[in-house]
Amino acid sequence: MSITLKDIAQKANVAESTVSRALNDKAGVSQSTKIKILKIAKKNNYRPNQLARGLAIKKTNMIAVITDELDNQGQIKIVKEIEKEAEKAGYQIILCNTKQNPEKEKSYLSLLESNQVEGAIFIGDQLVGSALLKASLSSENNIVLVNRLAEENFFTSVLTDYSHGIFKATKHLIEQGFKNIAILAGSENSLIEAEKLKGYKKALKNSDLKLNHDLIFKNTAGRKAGYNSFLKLCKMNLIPDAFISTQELTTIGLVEAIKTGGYFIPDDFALIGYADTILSSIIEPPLSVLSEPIAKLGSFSFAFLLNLINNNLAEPQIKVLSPKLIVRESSIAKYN
Amino acid sequence: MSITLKDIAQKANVAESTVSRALNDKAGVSQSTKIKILKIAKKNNYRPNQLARGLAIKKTNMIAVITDELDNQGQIKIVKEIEKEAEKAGYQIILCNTKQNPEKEKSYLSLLESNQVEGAIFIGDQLVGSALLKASLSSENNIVLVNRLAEENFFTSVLTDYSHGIFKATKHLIEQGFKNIAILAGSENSLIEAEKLKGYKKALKNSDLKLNHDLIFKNTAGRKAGYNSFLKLCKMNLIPDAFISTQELTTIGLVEAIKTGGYFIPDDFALIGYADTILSSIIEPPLSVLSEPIAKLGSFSFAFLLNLINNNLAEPQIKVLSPKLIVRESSIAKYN
DNA sequence: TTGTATGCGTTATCAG
DNA sequence: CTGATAACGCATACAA
Repeated sequence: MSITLKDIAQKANVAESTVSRALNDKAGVSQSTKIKILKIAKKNNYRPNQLARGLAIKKTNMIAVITDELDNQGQIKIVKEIEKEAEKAGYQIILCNTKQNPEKEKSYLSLLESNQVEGAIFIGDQLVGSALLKASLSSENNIVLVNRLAEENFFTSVLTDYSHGIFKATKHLIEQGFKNIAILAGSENSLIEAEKLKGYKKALKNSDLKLNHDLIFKNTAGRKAGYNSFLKLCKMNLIPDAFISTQELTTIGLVEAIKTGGYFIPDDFALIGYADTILSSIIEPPLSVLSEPIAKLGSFSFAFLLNLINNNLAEPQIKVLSPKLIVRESSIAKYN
Repeated sequence: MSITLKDIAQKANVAESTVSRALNDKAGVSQSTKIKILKIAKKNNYRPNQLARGLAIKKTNMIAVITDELDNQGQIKIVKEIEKEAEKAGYQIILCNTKQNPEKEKSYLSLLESNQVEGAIFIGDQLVGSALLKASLSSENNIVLVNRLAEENFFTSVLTDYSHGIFKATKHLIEQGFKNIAILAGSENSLIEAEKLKGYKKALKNSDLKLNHDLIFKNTAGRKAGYNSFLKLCKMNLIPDAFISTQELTTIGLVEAIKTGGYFIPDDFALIGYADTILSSIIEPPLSVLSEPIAKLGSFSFAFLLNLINNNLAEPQIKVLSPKLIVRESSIAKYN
């Protein structure tokens, strides 16, 4: 058993309350007794029991960070950023992984409801479910959403403007003179992917280009899917001159297929990928990509949550951040 | 305020203890009252306050996972694996990041000492410091180390046999007929890197090859360092025919330098890298690498910790796992 | 089967 | 400045 307040009180011949005051630097205790108490505490390596403390003052200094897939590089970076900010503010984070399972999400929600954490940040691509929605209705549940789209958004959230990101990428390709731009998007059920498609379509319309549905590939997620979609394309009549690929692994597969086919990037096919990881700079040629404002996503979300916890947020806030277009070789027209 | 046991007791006209028994599925409560209580609890969305519960039964179902750098891909994968195992056992994990700062490590240790967590897993490359050492002396502190070397190891730990890994890699290159094998290792202060060098030397000796200190590059960590070390090599008399590079980014830099110099892998220089990430399979040519047993590292460490928590471990246990050599094109001699 | 009383370790309120 | 004492929400030994 570790040492408690009571033990120290006995050793110092004072009341527990005095010890508590001394240890917490509160007024109302003479310098001499304070020193005596502090000395005893240090000598015995006293650590206040945080559970008891939390129970008494209703503060745990912990928040939950709930991701849907811990594999996701981007999400991990956001977690890291949140951890950094949280640490500054004296908060610990509990890491949760729902593995895309709504039941898990629901169970993690009880961390909030059981007062283990003071707030929760949900990161991810899933539609906001009923459990989360319901929980958010209570003003006691401090919840911030990151990159999580809801059909109607009552939540305080930090969002990436996927649509505008892809819009910028598409416009860039158009400006480079490419006319037939294909897009490889992920799961049709993903609101995020839907947003990306919107941006693509908007850019075409904005430039008076005709939308060709044959150039839109949905549900291509993963290296293999990226590879295969290129093969499919080759059998079609309309060959595109540029690609936008909305997911990293898909992009890799696509690049492999293009190279295997004996074609060159950007000479035969221009290409813009998604996510600015080391991969995109190493691949041959260096890839133009859309880069998410990861750091800001993390810092804003924690700042919001802290405000919620401290009741400094009168009503839900939404912060929208735009991805940055990083132009490297893969999207530059060689012979303009 | 959320609803408490007491509230439910009042609504049901029974004592708190009865409610507690009913909710915890304990014997000694009639079916009828139990149903009544359960119904009221559900209706009011009751969630037991875990702080109070933990305080009463001295169990938090939480463990701390302490990494030294959250950037580290390998470490994150281990965390993910631990999370998976922990979840099965009903444990939550608190994620901590010391940023290589011993002070931080010390402060996270207090999570243990203040009974917030039932145990802690330390992952990382740093030497075990005095604070950790001291904490480990108390049998109340359940501590497991992962890939963390100590000069004398009293800890229950799970270790990668770095030395043997590099030994295997070196032997493989020798068997392929390479005679002048250079090694690019990381920080001289890292015990892990020191282990790797040991394996290299041992393999040379084992094959009666002379150790050439000019072929040992220490403190080469990062892309730039990898690149530069190749440039340095080019100015030397003795040009190696093969490389072992012990860190991923360093390997990338090295590959870039080799290619920029107009040389080919493995024709001019064979190469074995470290860490089996997607990068190593994408790079041209696909890289032979040493792959760490990440999943096992995670599952063993949690299993150990659980045993410690349940007092099922009479004395410190050490599990040593060996990295796997994955042979791809980069280490195959073309003209044997 | 149920209720009462007490403890877990801390903070806070109120006297003294 | 200091000390009792209640409260936080739950679990449990003991009585009824």
